[in-house]
Amino acid sequence: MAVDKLHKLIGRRIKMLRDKHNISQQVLAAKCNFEKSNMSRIEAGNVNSTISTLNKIAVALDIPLKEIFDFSDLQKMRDSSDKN
Amino acid sequence: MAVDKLHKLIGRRIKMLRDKHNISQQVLAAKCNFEKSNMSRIEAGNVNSTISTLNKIAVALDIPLKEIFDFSDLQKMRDSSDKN
DNA sequence: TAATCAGTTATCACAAATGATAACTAATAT
DNA sequence: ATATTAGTTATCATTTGTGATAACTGATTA
Repeated sequence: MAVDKLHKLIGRRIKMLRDKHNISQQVLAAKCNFEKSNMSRIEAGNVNSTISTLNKIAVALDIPLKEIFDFSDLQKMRDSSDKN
Repeated sequence: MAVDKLHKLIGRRIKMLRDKHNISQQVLAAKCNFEKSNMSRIEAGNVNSTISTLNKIAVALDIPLKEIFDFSDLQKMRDSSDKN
């Protein structure tokens, strides 16, 4: 898998988890002690985040870090170039 | 949990997974296309790795990325300052 | 219409991860 | 004794993530 797609998956996963909590990027970012613009680029999959950043989000969402890497619930929005 | 401890946990987890494969840091690093010194500092928990780095390791070990964050098998080598 | 809320995007300075090299220790094998 | 293997550590240049600010769009609300 392309590393870029992985970042998008992580972003979609975070958004899904955030939506479950019914909070805005603004509020989640505040819980993480950073700005909403940073949350936006993470959810957009535009960065190769570090563990500490993702851990802040996991803590703010009160979930284990590994949950962020569970993509099984994500609707598979893939293009035709994907193999499976 | 201190972020530093998290990096140590990840390092111990990677070592455990590498040991299961019976390969050296050298060999695993080569599969990841980087040097053994980099693998050493990751396993030592001296860096706040990015997702792309950990994903290279997961791919090299042929495991899902989330496995790296499953610390349940790790023997709890904690000091007395820890709460639980 | 004006104000507020939610999210995106561009830009910047600073800190830190990455990748590489080299020197080192310790253990094992020839 | 020497060579090899495994892992650690220090250092360096380069790249990139982080955190912040500000300007923007679009939707909703007063």
